[in-house]
Amino acid sequence: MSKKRPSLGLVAELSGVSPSTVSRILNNTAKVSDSKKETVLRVIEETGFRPNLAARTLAGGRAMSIGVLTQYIDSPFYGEAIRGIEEVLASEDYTALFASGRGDRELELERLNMLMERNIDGLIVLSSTLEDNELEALAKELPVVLTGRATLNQKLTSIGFDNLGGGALALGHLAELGHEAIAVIDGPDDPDAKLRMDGIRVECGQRGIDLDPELIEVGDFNELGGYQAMVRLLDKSKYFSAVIALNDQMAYGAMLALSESGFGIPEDVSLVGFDDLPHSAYTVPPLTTVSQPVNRIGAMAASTVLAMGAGFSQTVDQSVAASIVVRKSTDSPKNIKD
Amino acid sequence: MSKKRPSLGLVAELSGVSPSTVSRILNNTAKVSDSKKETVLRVIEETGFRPNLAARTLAGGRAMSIGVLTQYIDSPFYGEAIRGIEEVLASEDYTALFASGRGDRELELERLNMLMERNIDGLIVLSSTLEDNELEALAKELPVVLTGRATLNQKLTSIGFDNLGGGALALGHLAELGHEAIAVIDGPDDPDAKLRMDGIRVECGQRGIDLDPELIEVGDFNELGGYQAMVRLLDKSKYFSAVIALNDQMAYGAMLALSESGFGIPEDVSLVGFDDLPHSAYTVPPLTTVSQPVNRIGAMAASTVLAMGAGFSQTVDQSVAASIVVRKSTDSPKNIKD
DNA sequence: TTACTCTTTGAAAGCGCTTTCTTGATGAGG
DNA sequence: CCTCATCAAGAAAGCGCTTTCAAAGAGTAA
Repeated sequence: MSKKRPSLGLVAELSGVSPSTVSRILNNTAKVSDSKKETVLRVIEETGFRPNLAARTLAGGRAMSIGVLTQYIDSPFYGEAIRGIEEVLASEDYTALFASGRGDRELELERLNMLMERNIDGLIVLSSTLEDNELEALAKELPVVLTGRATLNQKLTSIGFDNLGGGALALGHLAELGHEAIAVIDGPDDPDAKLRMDGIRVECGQRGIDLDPELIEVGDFNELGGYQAMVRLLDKSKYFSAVIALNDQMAYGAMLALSESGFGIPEDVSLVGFDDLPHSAYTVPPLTTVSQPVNRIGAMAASTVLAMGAGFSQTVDQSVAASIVVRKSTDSPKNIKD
Repeated sequence: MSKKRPSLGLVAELSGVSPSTVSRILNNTAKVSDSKKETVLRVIEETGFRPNLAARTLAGGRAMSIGVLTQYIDSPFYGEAIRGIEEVLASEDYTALFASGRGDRELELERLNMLMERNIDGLIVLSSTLEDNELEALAKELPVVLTGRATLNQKLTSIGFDNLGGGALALGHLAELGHEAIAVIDGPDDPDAKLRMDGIRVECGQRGIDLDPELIEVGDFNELGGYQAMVRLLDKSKYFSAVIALNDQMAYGAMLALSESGFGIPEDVSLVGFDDLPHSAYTVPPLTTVSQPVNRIGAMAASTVLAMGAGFSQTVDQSVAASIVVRKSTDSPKNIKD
């Protein structure tokens, strides 16, 4: 065992001031004479003192930690967001406490409980099975920021992505390439998916393109779901020259299904995804996709909780613009196959 | 603000016992008469009491949290491990505190400091720029388990993967398919990569296959590095019918490079990776890869720190056997191209 | 019955910090 | 020169729990 870590009391003693004074300097919570401040700061430096978080928390201070509630901590999508969150929190000396519910409501509640128990100073909800009103209740106790779920609720603050615009962008790109028979792999029942779909529909209207309901299959936002949806689409023997997958992971699955059936991308069918996950630059061929800067969204969410905690309580929803990154999976339609 | 959470004192009062007794029951730290225990447990149930972690920690109890030090929190590889860790910790009511150093030693030290400040009960090191002796020093203060880094040090406990066997497996598979001109995309200077390479070499020896040093290029364990290494390999105009990438992410990059140069997988060149990341089942074609059950390794690491914390101090290194999952990216050599 | 050992339980100190309450000092106003 | 507001700094209480120490009760042996 190394020697005990220096405590605030020790610092106070060595500096010849009272603990209160040290605390005040640490938290910048009252005016302290420059001379004393200087001494204390020097002693802190010398001793390598770092406040004990548990004590601070117990005494009513901040716990310097933000809870992050997510569904699947290991999906590439959340991975990106988590990185963004972690980066800004760390830079402010905060720590992120991750808890994942794996889509199980009970588990999620349990995990949330655990977070609360840890006296977190704020909560970022990446995606959740929780109802809006449950979240509202939570938001009364601490700063809560939603992400990856479009807010339909004005009382909650959220960081979103312009799903509507993104949907339009995807369809617009395909339309400009000359595609008219467009299939889409929808996501599960989820506000984001819904908005993307809406964006696509609106843009179809604008451009006079007819979206065949039979050419819409729903997936689960994972590779497997995308694969299966694509297989179903192919089974219908209905012609389409392009498909939009509502997220990249489903697009990956679709690529495999397409390739197994002997269709070339983009020669036979063009494919566009959503999210621009890091991997999308390395698929064969590299995937054209609507970029959702998940990483930045995570960072924004983190800054926002922190700001809310500092008293700037805002309920303003922020959102990030959509853009499309065109790679090799889309091209003009050439062949006519079924 | 909702009403304050019930405290241990409240529970004690309602049960007509002293706080000490409640604490003893909670921590199972001394014998308490059945009747009292029963009452207290009931009151706890009724009030929904949950001990305040900060107080518990401060008073010298456990913080119920395990630090996880990693390089890149958002890589699919770590994502898997993290999931394994999180699952077992959560089931024991522990929370994982993730901190990533992004390959920057300074940052990593800083983050480690932050973890220590939080009074963690144990530490899992997923990969680190830290030296063995630094880790040793740490290990004297709390349970430390290494993962994703082969232990070269007997004083540290680690959960490893049979890299040597894995390397042999990869080469064996290719050899049995009839490949003799085999290229490899090595990893950065890293004990794991080294052992995989050794495994390959040993197996080459066994089978009388000659490993051409010119056919070995090193990557960075990421897609980009794999891509670039493959490009370099291709530029050499040396014949090879198969390539082993020392991890899946590099294999992904290699696939793209191969495809861009017009080589078919597996018709022209067979490809095998390492790790069996979830995505590897969905590449085009699905990747043959040496399976490293990262998820399970993470889980084992978690159980181990917990066990060590409970007093079963072990320095026994555990390791998980290698296996290969054969998918579509490997086949017998057919064409002769350079 | 008496002396003594175990065992269960409570009292109280203390973990390291924040914060309220007070005090002493300083300066302004009359 | 005296009174009163002002402000920096200290004393002390307290956050909710664990743990040592002491006490009381129960059981055992003589």
